[in-house]
Amino acid sequence: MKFNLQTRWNDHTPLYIQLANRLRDGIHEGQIAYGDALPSERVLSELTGTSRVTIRKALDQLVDEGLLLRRHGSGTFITPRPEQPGTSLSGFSADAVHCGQAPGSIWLVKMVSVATVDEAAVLALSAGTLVARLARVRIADEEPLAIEHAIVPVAMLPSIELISDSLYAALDHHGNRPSNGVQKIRASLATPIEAGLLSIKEGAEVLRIERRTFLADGTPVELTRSAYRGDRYEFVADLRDWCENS
Amino acid sequence: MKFNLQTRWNDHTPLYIQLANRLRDGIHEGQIAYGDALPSERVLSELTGTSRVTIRKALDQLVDEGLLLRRHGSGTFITPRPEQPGTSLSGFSADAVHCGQAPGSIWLVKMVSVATVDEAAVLALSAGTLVARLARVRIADEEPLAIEHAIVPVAMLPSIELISDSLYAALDHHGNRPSNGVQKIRASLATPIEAGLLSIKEGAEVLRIERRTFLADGTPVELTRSAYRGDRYEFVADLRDWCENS
DNA sequence: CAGTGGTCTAGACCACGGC
DNA sequence: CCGTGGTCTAGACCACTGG
Repeated sequence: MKFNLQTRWNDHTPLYIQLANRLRDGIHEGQIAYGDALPSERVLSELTGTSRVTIRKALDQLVDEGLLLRRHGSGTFITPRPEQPGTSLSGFSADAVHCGQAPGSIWLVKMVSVATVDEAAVLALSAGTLVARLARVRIADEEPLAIEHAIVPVAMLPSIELISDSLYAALDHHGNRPSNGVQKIRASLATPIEAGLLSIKEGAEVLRIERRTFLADGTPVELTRSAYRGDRYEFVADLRDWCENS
Repeated sequence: MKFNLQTRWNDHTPLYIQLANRLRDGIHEGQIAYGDALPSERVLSELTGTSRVTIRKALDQLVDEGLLLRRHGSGTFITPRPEQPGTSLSGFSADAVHCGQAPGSIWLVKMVSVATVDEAAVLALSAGTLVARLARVRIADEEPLAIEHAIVPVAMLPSIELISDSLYAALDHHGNRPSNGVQKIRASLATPIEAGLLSIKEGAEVLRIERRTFLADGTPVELTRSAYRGDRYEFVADLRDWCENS
């Protein structure tokens, strides 16, 4: 194993975090092939001069992230297909950081205008409501990943200029963090304009997501329509507490 | 604390799982008020006659589930607002009924076979595990809507013949109803075979969903890969209780 | 069978919170 | 200051995998 597993104990970030980071980097840099087995926990423990419990905690993290896969009695393996997880309830920047990709964005539109009839209907606004209109191309790892078009009633967001990277951070700042919402997800094909912005072919597959969010009292906060590149993005939904079903 | 923390060691489910379950029940039954503090880890450890590490692992679970909240130097608290985190999920039949469409299906495959390497890896099964393989075309309103391909370890489903319409009903019948899982959703294009089965054009957009589900103790129950017609299906995710994000 | 991950223990020291 | 959670250790036994 050519992992660099040196840890610096002057820096007082926990050992298991340092180890997890170094392993993650090693995996992303391809120092171990996908599907291969990691050294056993006992070996790693010896290699790094830490206890097995600490190694386990580091591995736990990577397993949670979907990078590793444990098989009882057999070993710990790099997940065969590298995945692009996204969390069901997070905004874009958080997703990107979580995956170790450098987030970025290019502004297309940043203005105040009147909600269209369609938008007003979907968000249950009265006709003619003023909204901030925020459209961006989202970048990850220096490649376009998605087009995002958000509509927010100006009442929710007095100062449109304050939005730097994160819409939710700005909303939070005004005490208007949404508390619930609905997302609709469907498969579709890229329009010529979208294809250009996303650097994909016209007619390539895209994932369209429409998100509506609300304050706890039901006041609409946001309507975001996005188109994600089908070849680079995967929507991950965490399923807890099953309901009645099929 | 009026928790019933007795554990039975004959039943050999891990101690920390038993403890987590008992605590969760106690909380749900309201034996501790929302917002109140739990006994300290050291006290719990003494109360239950287990080590602090084990208590921590049990608490870790409940923290993950959003039931508990830790504050360094202060204590561990029941999360103030009872939450229903994550995305609620339903199987196919429930979805269809919910939309007022007549559900139906055509069996493509219904057999027992060996898990492929890929399947075994994704479900964390050991190589060569026997699985029931269930593939169907799902119909709604007399038109094909999706292709569904489910894999279930035979241990979960002794009698493959019992599956009539609903996989979950059959699992439930054996006491193996999954309690949690993950879904991955991405946009893609229909292969020629899929196009034929779904009555759409080759290269038309489809929504691919991969669902993995597990028992409460983490035992894998099901791996289902589906392809939904992009022009007829939309995945709806309910967002409750926002997390930290972008 | 030997080797793997899964669980568990009984200690230890640290960093933080609140009195 | 004491009590809290956060981290870490060294060792143990079990259950499982695979040859």
